[in-house]
Amino acid sequence: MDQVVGMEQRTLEDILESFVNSQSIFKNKKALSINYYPDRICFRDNEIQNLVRILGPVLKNEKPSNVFIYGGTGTGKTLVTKYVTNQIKKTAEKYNFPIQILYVNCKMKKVSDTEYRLLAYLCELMGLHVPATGLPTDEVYRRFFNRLSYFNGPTILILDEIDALVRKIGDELLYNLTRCGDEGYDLTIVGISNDLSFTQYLDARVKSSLSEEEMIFPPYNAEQLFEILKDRAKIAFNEGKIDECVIRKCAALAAQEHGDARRALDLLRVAGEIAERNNDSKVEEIHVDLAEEKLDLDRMSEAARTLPKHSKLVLYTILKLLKNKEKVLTGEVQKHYEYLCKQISLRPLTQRRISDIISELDMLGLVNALVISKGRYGRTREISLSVTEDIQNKVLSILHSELFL
DNA sequence: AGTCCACAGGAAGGGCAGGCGA
DNA sequence: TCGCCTGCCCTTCCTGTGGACT
Repeated sequence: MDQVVGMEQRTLEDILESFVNSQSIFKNKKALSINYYPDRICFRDNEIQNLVRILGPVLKNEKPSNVFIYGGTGTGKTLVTKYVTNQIKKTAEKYNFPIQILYVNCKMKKVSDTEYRLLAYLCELMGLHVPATGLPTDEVYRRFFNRLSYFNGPTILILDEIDALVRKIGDELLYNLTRCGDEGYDLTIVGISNDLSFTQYLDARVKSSLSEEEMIFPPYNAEQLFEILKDRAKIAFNEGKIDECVIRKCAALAAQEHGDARRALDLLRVAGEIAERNNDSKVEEIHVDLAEEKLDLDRMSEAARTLPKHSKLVLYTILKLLKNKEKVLTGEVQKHYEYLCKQISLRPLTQRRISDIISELDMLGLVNALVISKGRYGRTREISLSVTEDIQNKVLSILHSELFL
């Protein structure tokens, strides 16, 4: 017995020692996170210079033009904007010039769902607590503007994913914010979006005011993504732990997804994590394949766990129906959903609501829903999946245990 | 050219919960 | 404590729509 225990202990010791002695794959994993700000931003020199030219006058106490920045996901819009505004802030601090930068990601839940919430959040950023509900919206506006004038200097407000804001709450808030420049408040708005179509919902005055200056960020091509990844990999990985061909594969996969640098970094990071977990000596191409699958699975199973009950059931219905075919229509989903509701004694939601839930699932990237017309057989959504059968099965089993057990 | 289908999606509003301020 | 206000989730009612069919 002692002998067995002794052996087990030795094995454990060996494993633990191997952690200490073997050289880790990562040197500084943070370099692969989206929150990492590199010293050098590749392939965005023009954009940086442009933005500095637009926002720079703030340091001369002149009000800069509002800017609207457009470009696909992971094209460096946020990175460049934060980089430039940080530099402006640093310079301002050097000369004791007061300036405040407010950054809001409008896609964040509980931040920009309503006019009230966003204003409350902005007040919080300026150090003023506003209750989550209870006050008339006018009062929150009053407090926000009070706080703005209380700060004795210019403010740059960055509204990231501004399209999400407009879709959720319309353009009234933007109208009020863009007007406040006319009323003596020193506020410059930088709107960032990856969707140009939302501007059609904007009031003409808001549109022209917001787009006093416009910038477009083109997607990175595979070669540029490769260079960006190579730079980051140098910081992130220990020497000899990753080959160029692996980096190239991540770049190529992300380039297929509209040149998304964020996706490329995620792939590289997760591939490294998988290699490390498997105790492999270096990151190989197979790890990238596994990383791609893991990212999809994580995204879907996270949603499967956190969605509200009816959304879970709708997603379950879709996954179930898509086991036998490639595409389903809204009507089929509705019918099967109602059948499942009966099985678990749940009062089904109306078709109108289900239609919205399908849109939400589409927006979350869990399903692909395309509005199509089938002629005299009506207009509907054609719903499909873009994940492997394996992931589909895993998510189905998570949803099954969440819903039926 | 007109009809018709099966929805999409906008608008309005109900009901409930939570929080504020007098 | 109570009236008021907002958020959230949902329903009801309605108009709009693209293209196959007649």
